[in-house]
Amino acid sequence: MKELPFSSAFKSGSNGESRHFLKTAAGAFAKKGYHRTTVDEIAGALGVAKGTIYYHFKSKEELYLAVIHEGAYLLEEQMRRSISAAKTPAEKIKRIIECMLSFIEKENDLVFLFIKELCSTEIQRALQAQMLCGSLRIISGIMEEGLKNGSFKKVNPEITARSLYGMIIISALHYLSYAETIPHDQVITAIEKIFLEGTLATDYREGL
Amino acid sequence: MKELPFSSAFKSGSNGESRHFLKTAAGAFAKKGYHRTTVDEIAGALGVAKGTIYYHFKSKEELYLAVIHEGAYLLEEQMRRSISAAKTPAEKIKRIIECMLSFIEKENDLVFLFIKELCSTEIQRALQAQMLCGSLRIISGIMEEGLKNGSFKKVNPEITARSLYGMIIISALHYLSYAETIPHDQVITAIEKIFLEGTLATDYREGL
Amino acid sequence: MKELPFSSAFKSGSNGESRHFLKTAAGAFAKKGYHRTTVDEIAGALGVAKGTIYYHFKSKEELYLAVIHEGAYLLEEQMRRSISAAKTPAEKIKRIIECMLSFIEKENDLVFLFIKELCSTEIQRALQAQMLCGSLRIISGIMEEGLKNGSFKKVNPEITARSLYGMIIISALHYLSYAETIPHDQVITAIEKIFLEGTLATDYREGL
Amino acid sequence: MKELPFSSAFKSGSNGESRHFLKTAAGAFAKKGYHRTTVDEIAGALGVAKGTIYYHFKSKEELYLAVIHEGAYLLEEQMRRSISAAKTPAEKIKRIIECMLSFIEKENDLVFLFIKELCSTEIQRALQAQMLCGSLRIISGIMEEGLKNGSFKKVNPEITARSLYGMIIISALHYLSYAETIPHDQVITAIEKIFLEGTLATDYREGL
DNA sequence: GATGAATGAGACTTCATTCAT
DNA sequence: AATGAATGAAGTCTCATTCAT
Repeated sequence: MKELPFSSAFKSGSNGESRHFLKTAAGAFAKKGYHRTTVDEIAGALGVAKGTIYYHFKSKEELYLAVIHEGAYLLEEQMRRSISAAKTPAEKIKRIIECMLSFIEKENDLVFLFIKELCSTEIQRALQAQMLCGSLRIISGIMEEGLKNGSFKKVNPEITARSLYGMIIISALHYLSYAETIPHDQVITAIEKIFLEGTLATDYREGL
Repeated sequence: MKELPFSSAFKSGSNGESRHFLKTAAGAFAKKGYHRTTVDEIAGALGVAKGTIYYHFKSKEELYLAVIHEGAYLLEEQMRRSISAAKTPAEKIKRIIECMLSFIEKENDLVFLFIKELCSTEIQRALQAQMLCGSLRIISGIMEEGLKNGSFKKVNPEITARSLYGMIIISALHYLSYAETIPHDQVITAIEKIFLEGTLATDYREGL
Repeated sequence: MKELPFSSAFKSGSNGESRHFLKTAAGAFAKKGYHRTTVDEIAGALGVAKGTIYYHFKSKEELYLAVIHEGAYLLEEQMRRSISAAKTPAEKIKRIIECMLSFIEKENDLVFLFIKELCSTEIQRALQAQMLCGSLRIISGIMEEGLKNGSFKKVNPEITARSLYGMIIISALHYLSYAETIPHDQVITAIEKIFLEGTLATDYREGL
Repeated sequence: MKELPFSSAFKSGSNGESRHFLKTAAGAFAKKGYHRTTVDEIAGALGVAKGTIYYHFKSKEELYLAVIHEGAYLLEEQMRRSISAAKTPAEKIKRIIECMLSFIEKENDLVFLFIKELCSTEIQRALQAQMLCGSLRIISGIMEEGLKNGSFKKVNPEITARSLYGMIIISALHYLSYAETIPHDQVITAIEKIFLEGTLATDYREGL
């Protein structure tokens, strides 16, 4: 579980191959949910025999977990990249919002799976929570940074990180439930405004 | 549990009885998710025979929908009651936050089901979204009220409502995933601060 | 497990019905062995749907055990009946030999199953051993009776009982492996001669 | 285990090596029975890859048969050696009893497999019966020898041989089912007494 | 000679649903 | 109105066997 899943079996040399397979599996799962998705269907989508799945994963659940894992890793990676060029914490928050919205739109399959897992009692919740930790920690890291340099007012970084996460995800999902697309600009503007005005110290609020 | 005929409990005016049954069913569903919960188990929890379920509901799905419906109605009802005494929109928002946290803590079974449904593609999403509409509309109603009387700055009421919803739910769920309880005061304080400072017009911010 | 299996479900009032079902199942199992016999086949032989099997038995193994159980009970019952009219221990032994040969010939399906189980490590051996205990105890009881009244010479009743059991079963099975029938008279004569001459006290040997 | 190529170990003249492999395979089969033992497990126990098994044996069944064969040969060999020094038929019978008990205790894996096969309808019974023939023929040979020289009374040598076989095997197996060891002396004494007194001509009985 | 990834037929088991009582 | 025995479609998983390397 430490190395990337599919590694030994499915990645044909490059990592891109492995990713391709996991995304395909994610798409299959997301289309109909964990239970309604049969292993046959996944095998079909992957273009391999059913037995091959079981040669590489102990069970349907293990494959599922690998998919979720890969998704969490993907989001985290993109978040990290998106904030790399940003200077101030506020700037980073803006980038995070944009990044998450893009990710949710592009990989909505995966995101739906995340959330579903977050609420699932079937597979160990602790494990799933841990999965989101990576991206949550990036956000709370930014909050702490802002607290230190005085750009954020005194707030609990944990709760704040989750709040931002929630704002973005629930807003985005609602759009995806109704329509197919997210009105990026509107959502970004609204969330930025609320979140930054709600968290930035008075002196730092001007540019908003 | 056996004194009342099942039918009257579900359908008759005696609403308390009906609520009891639906909550029991909700608990059964929430424990293991829709698919892993068997009709046998629900019947067992309800103290009736399996056939009886099918006498009153066309299918497992119909029962499930009834449960979700009941939950949505319950939340809506409590939200309405909680804001009835509040005067200002800001006051109402505070009450909403408290109310939702309490509800999530007390009825976390139901809430988990909500969210799962929100991400489900299995049952018609439109229908589910509609279920949450009730409570979302209450929030967006408050936002509109605040916009009109000038206490809120210009924000998209829809997105804002969803954002608040997301802040609360994701924060709360995270606590329920890790621990058993939610640190109410902390969460309320944090969310109030962020959300209200982020949305209230400058003139209205003082008391925070 | 105390009441006779199939009882609640399959016996339609009389015990004969239950027995009929278990014998049918035994026949199915015996034809191809436990593993090669599919639950589908058993259901087919029984004239019920596959699900019905699983409504009454937790698993294929549980059904199998019930069959073995029934067989052990059947043999024990017939042994008891066969010796009821016999006066002397020697007479009883003769009856037992006849009874077992008849049983093996008539219910060779069941007997093959017994032996297979006796050597199986898959299902708990202790349990199976216990199954044979009933009939073994009848034999060792006769031995003890003969020891007390002096008609048998001093032998270990346990080992002696098992020896007789082994003589009969292995002899019979060998015939069933080669041919379809057992030459009753020959086998009875031979075993009686060896066993009784080998165990009877000198004074009691004449009539042989 | 890796020093020698597999092939030479199985097929070459170096018989000791071949014996080692077949015993290992026998142990694997005996632990869980033919069906529950996977080719993977056997390969693992043998320290070779699964494909290697199929390079040397056409199928799982062929390997199994080879194992059974080897076991039958082993017993026969030991029986022959054990009676080589004995003078009288009665003496030989005593040696046979001792030899079989030792073999059963030492190679109980193999013996369990024998018996299972004896009752199996899955693989051709005739073939299996034939396998046991070797050791049975040794016993019936002794009986015939004793008949000729008058030391045994008139009995059917076939049935008698099988009876002895059954006495020993069932007695021994019962001990192995309950405990781990066989009380050699007791079992030998008891079976010797019964069998020889039951079969020896009157004049030859004294020494018992 | 040896390997082990890939296969796919087939097994056991579950469970929503029906219906005679 | 309520029951629960019976059903059978469908799903997960196993494993003997193959074959390219």
